[in-house]
Amino acid sequence: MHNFEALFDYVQRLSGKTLSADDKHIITAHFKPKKIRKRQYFLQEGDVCKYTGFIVKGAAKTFTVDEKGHEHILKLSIEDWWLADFESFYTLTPSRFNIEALEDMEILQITHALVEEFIKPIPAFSAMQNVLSQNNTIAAQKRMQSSISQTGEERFQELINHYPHFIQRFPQNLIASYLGLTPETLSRIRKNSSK
Amino acid sequence: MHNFEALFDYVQRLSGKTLSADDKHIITAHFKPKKIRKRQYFLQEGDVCKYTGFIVKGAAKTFTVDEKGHEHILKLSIEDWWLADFESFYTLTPSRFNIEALEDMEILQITHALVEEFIKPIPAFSAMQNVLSQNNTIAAQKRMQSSISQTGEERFQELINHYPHFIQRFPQNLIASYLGLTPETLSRIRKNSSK
DNA sequence: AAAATAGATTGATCTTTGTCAAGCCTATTT
DNA sequence: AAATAGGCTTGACAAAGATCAATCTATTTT
Repeated sequence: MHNFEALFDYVQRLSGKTLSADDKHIITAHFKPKKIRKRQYFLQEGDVCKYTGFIVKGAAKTFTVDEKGHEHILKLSIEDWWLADFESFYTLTPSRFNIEALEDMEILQITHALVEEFIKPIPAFSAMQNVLSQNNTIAAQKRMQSSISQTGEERFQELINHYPHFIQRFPQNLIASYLGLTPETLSRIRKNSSK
Repeated sequence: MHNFEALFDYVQRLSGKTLSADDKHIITAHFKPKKIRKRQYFLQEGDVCKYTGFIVKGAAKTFTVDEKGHEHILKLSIEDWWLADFESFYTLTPSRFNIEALEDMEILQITHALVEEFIKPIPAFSAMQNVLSQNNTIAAQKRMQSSISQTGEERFQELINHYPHFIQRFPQNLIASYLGLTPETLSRIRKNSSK
């Protein structure tokens, strides 16, 4: 049995509102449980991101591959996050990103059209979307500011302080890429900062 | 007479909906016209950003100052944009940013509480907010990707291609800071890329 | 158990970008 | 007209980070 409870809890927690039994039925009827195994792709560059998925379990990376074949990780996503390239999802245009499972995953997925028609009318859900949108705006601003005004070392320190569970959960080469550094550089930063 | 027409047009264009005469009255009653002269501050670090302002005319920079006294420009804002540090505006906590007029400005400003009470209930307005939030999510994602995966030169080329009017309107040292570069580095990039 | 794979580290070297100082040009301001 | 301030460029040098290659270890896979 798939765990819709995680999604219900999440919506109620963020929105500060309660989901009625009816609301829950609507959600259960339209979100489809899906399993993604480690190394499987949720989205491939060039495809349209038709679904967004609420992550019940597992983790994924969103990344591009440049001309030299190097990966650049834009996002690392874990439980209670939404998995999607939102540009492609909203505009239904081909994505420039890949999304790949880093662990076996369980998600609850849905299309944009179904969200608009059936899910958004649920008051708790649209309230959650507003909160989420504010949180995203704030987080994006913070990350951008780090990026233009701090060194790699300072960005790494900030990550340790604010998201310590990320450091434990993901290998260092992925963290490096997320910070816009090479694995070698992050290794050296850690070596020097431990002095 | 202050130009509310710019705001009406903007809301209708983004939302795809029409504002009734009543809607327009509500807007005119709650947004306050304000003039800000070149070099004046709209927001100072440490203060709470109580207002957001729709820019009818003029331009501003949002920036931090680091320990060495160097400015880092997070945002350059012009007509038809909203002026605010949204983190501070939403959460009513002290801002880490300064916002300063780069030209004489005319804005229409309003508090968060008034937006929630009187403005959000206007259907065209809340539809506009949804579109705006999607656009912001997409723009933030694009900028972040540039930042982690491209060199200064590539980021500058992208800015020329996507926002050529920015290059014409603002001095090169501000553009450099926005790109996370020093003025000297941008000067050299331009010199080399013209070959 | 052996082989293959993924990840971390280190050294040597190269590239990109920052820092500091000086000079120049242009548009104000006085 | 002189003075000033803002902005752009250049040079010499320093620092941050990337690249390439090699090695080591731990974990999977077979």
